Order: sequence, then structure tokens, then C-alpha cells
Amino acid sequence: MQELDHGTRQGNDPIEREVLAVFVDGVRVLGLPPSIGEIYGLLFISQNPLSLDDLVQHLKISKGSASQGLRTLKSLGAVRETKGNGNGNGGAERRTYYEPAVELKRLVGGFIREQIRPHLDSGRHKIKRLGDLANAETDPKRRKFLLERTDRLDHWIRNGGRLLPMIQRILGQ
Amino acid sequence: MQELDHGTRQGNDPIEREVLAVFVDGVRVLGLPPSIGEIYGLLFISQNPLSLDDLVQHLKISKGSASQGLRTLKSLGAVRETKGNGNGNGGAERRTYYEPAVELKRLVGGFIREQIRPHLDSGRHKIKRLGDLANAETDPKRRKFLLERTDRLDHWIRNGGRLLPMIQRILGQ
DNA sequence: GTGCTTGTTCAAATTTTATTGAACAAACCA
DNA sequence: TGGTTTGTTCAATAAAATTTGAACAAGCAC
Repeated sequence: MQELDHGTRQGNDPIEREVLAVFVDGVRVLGLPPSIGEIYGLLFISQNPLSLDDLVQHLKISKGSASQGLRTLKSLGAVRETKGNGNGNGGAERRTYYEPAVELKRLVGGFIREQIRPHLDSGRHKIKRLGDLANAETDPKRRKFLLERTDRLDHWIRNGGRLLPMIQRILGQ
Repeated sequence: MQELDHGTRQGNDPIEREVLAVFVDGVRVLGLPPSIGEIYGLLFISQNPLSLDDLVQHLKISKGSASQGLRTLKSLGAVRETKGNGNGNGGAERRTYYEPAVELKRLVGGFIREQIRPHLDSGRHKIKRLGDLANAETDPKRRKFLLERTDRLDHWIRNGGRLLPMIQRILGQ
């Protein structure tokens, strides 16, 4: 026991530190937790797929955190699973290994699908209900104003909806 | 004293409730705190500009919260100030009133300028440093791999940079 | 000057979100 | 069957972000 490799932990490789910082910052902008940035970042600079346990040991995060982080990344299409001998040693393995999806198109597509679309959709519904409420307003001046504003919201959502496919197309090159 | 208007508080107008919900959700997607969504939402359905104190009383948030929220909204170009008689009663006023900017173009522009660009810029710097580190790697295989990945990050950032003006152009109509 | 109004700042309190860690499930093998 | 490995779930804890509230500043009138 006691063979803690104090020489190869997380923060000791400057490249790794830098990459993790990039991705922790990156996912923060997207509203995702730091652990997800760390996981993706470590996969991103690993030449071989890593197992859940590799992530736990190397990043010193809990198994729970790694598991949940990987789930999110999978749902975003940002990591792929490779069952079996992912460590390249040729032996039969039943453990799951993970590698990053590095195509921007795919990453953006997943993010839009999982994080943007649902909000646009629920927004559409809320705005529809809002239109009904505005129509029920009795004071004509007030009603006119509210309908104008509701209409504007509706345009926003429509524009957003039109924009997303364009973004995907542009990044899809 | 004691003239608390229990009949006209925040949650009692269904339209107001709905609009606030829309904006609280909306700003959450953008990574902004709920109070900001509430403030903008209330301004959005108000036919006259509101003072800081109007916001405090109506939303039942603290003066501090309202002040900070307005500062953020101003920095995003999402609210305009109108000094003086903004309440429409014609009297000379020295209080500041606020009204929402409702042009999508302006809102998106402000958000990009304040929240996206800075991250892209700092990302660019980090990635540049990363390229230097990768170049210093001694193992040729490893160096090749790291340079590939760094290059990919660089492309991501470039694509992002190209995308933003397009988004603004599309929403600018 | 004092007193009143409007608004800002920031440390403390609160609320929300992320992470942990232990219990659990599932798959495999002997 | 029992034992081992791999991974998930979720309540409790830790950490981070937001909100509060009181002190403070600045402007104005008297």
C-alpha cells in the first residue's frame, strides 16, 4: 500500500494544468460545472482513452463526480465510449474507456440540442400563454402595449430558432 | 405609515408573473442571476420608466440587489437611463428612471461584447501559451499529438470569432 | 452647516449548485 | 453460491454564487 504517486498528480504537468484551465473556463461559460471541464480537458490531451477510474485517480475527484460528469458529456455527444481494450495493451478488457469528441460541429450540435433547444421550446410555450393573457386584458391601451411586447418576444424566439441551424451550418464546414 | 399594499405585490398579476418567469429563465441560460431577469422583466412590461425604488418595492428585492442588477443591465446595454420626469407627471425630477432596450440586435451585441468576447480573448492567450508549452515537449510523438490538439483548439476559437459578427449581422436586420 | 433623497458598496447571511462518499446494482468469474 | 470489478444513485456536505442590509457618499434644499 501507500504507493501514492506524488510525482504524477494533476497539477504537476504545466501543459495539463493549462489545458484544464482552458476547459474549466470554457465549460463555465456554457454553464457547466468545473468537474466537467476537467474531465473533458484530461481526455482531450490523453493519447489513449481513459477509464472512469483513470479520471478519478488523476483528477482526484470522486467516483460519483466522474460518473455524473461523464454522463453529461455523453449526453452532449462530447465523449465516446470504447468498450474493452482501450488501453492499447491488447488484452481483453470489460471496462469502459472514454475518449473526447473533438469535432466542433458535433460539440456545438450537442450543446444546442441539450441546452438551447429545450429552453427555446419552453420559452415558446410560455410566450404563447402570455399572448392569451395579454388578449384577455380589458384596458385597450394596456392590451395594445402588452400585445406589442409579446409580439416582440415572439420575434426574439423566432430569430433564435432561425439562427441555430445557421450556426451549425457555419461550424459544420 | 403601515400602508403596505398587500394587494399589488409582485406575484398577483398573472401577466407579470409569466413575464418574470420568462426572463428569469432567459437570463439563467445566459448565466446571469435571477434578480436581473426580474428587473428586466418588470421594465419590459412597464409602460413608463421605473426608478430604482419602484423596482425595490415592486419586486421586493433589496436596494443593493436592484442597484447591482441595474449596473449589469446597463453594462450590457439592456437598460437606458432617463434622468428626470420619467414618470410622466411633468414635474421636475432628479431621480433616475430606467427603461428596457428591446432591440434584439442591441441586447445580443451587448452580451457578446461583455460576456463572450472577453472569454474568447483570454482563451486565445491561453492557447497561445499552450502552443509554446507543446513545442517545448521533448518526446516527438507526444509533441506532435499536443500540437495537433492545440491547433484544433485554435481553430475552435477562430471559428467562434468568425461566428459572432455573423450572428450580429443576422439579428441586425 | 443640518436634514432629506437617491444611489453605491461590500461584508455577512442566505440560497443555490457542485461534490463527495457510501450504499447499491449489474456483470463477470471461479 | 460468494467474491471481485465496474459503474450509478442519491442524501449529506462542501463550495460557490446571490442577495441582503447597513454604512457610506453625493447631491440638493433649507
